[in-house]
Amino acid sequence: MAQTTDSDEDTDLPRRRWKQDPDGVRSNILQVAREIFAQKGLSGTRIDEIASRTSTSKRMIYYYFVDKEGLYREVLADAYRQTREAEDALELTGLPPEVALRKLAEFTFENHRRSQDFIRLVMIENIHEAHHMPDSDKISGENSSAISMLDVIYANGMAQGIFRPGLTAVELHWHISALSYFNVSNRATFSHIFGAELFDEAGQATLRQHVGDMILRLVLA
Amino acid sequence: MAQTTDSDEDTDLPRRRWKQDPDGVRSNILQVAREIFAQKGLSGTRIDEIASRTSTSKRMIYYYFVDKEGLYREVLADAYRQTREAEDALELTGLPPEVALRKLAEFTFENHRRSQDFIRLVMIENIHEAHHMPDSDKISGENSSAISMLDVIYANGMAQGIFRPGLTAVELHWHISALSYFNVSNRATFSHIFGAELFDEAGQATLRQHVGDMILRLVLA
DNA sequence: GACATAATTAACCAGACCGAACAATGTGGC
DNA sequence: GCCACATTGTTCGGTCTGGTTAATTATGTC
Repeated sequence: MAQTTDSDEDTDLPRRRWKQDPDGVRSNILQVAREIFAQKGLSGTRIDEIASRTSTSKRMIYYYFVDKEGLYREVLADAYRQTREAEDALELTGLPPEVALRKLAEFTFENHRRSQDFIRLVMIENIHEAHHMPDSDKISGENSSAISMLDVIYANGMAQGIFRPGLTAVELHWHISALSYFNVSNRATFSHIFGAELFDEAGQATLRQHVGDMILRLVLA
Repeated sequence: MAQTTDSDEDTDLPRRRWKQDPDGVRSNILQVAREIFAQKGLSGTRIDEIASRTSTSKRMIYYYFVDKEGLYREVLADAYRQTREAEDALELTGLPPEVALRKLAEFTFENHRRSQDFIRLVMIENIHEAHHMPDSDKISGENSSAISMLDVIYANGMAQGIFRPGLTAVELHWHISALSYFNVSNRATFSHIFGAELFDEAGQATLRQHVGDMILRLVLA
């Protein structure tokens, strides 16, 4: 209505022109949302803030992700996917079991350090009692490469008689994860209480080595 | 207006009578708030919900705690205080260092298990980058009994030549905390991915023993 | 080049929520 | 009996916020 003839640049609705880029828009939203969710949590995040930091609009968020929770779910699933890929990349075949085990432990430690956002998302998800986790068949522990690697390493060590019996791959993974995770998740409160020394480069190197020591000494016969 | 003479029980303002109990009201609020903050986080918590679950009113919350953040701060400080008290109660004097160390580690593990709300508050506070922590002089690591106990134990073990050199009390505390904390903090996501076996009584007993093993084997010469 | 459909923009809404403002009144120490 | 403090109840404003409605433009296809 109106906007009949002549120039179309003055009053209303000249409406910008744009190029279509569904995948781009989608992943742009996902990436921004991930940062903000990791920073502020599910309830702490404002959809408007995500929107304003994307190169698209709020409406697009709802267009692609239905609602806030839907967006959060996809962010979480995406983060797990990427982390798993990083773990899959580790190559340990051929190494003697005690070397492989230490390497796996220290790799995990470093990998967690690099993945602050992921850790924060997991923290948040635990606050929510894991209600938004991806379908467990997608991320089941059985087909995790971390577990299968540990399985092989432990079996080898047992075969060589250098490891003690009675442990499981999941238990080992639990311990490695605990130490690597805590280092990131509790940095803020821990350094507030005990000082930041353990978190500078030297301190981290020490901790990383201890983590390797602990896991190794736990399994050695 | 109105309400002149006669009976004072029908329309408005007969106003209940009550006993004064500032401390009671205050701690009632604190306790309810703690549960809800632990459950839903800082931004997830509704002041109105806290109010409705107390035996007092929303007005009183503002009366005693100024605002939401003030309440949250006090809840957090209170939780730390209680946890520290529980740690202080542990008695280890006279035990040989390797026994004392294991006992301390396994005690911490159990103690964390019992303090789910506290752990959740710490998780939440880490999400907020420790912005609401009590003044560090109040909870400084130096005057923590956990640290001083570890100091003594480690010194004894060194003197007896059964511990290896190069470790510190804070590092040991870090490891013990990491393992004990993760067990509670990440239960939801971990059991979602790897199953809940490690979290039944038998699984927990195993883990607890492993935690003792790990710490002990880490320091043994 | 018309048409259906997907992608995108822009403006809007209704409810939730924090915190404040009133307005009284009871309680307990001195 | 006085006065500061504790307590209750209610109402309200204003803003924040998740989600919606409606109009508009791009694109692939026949």
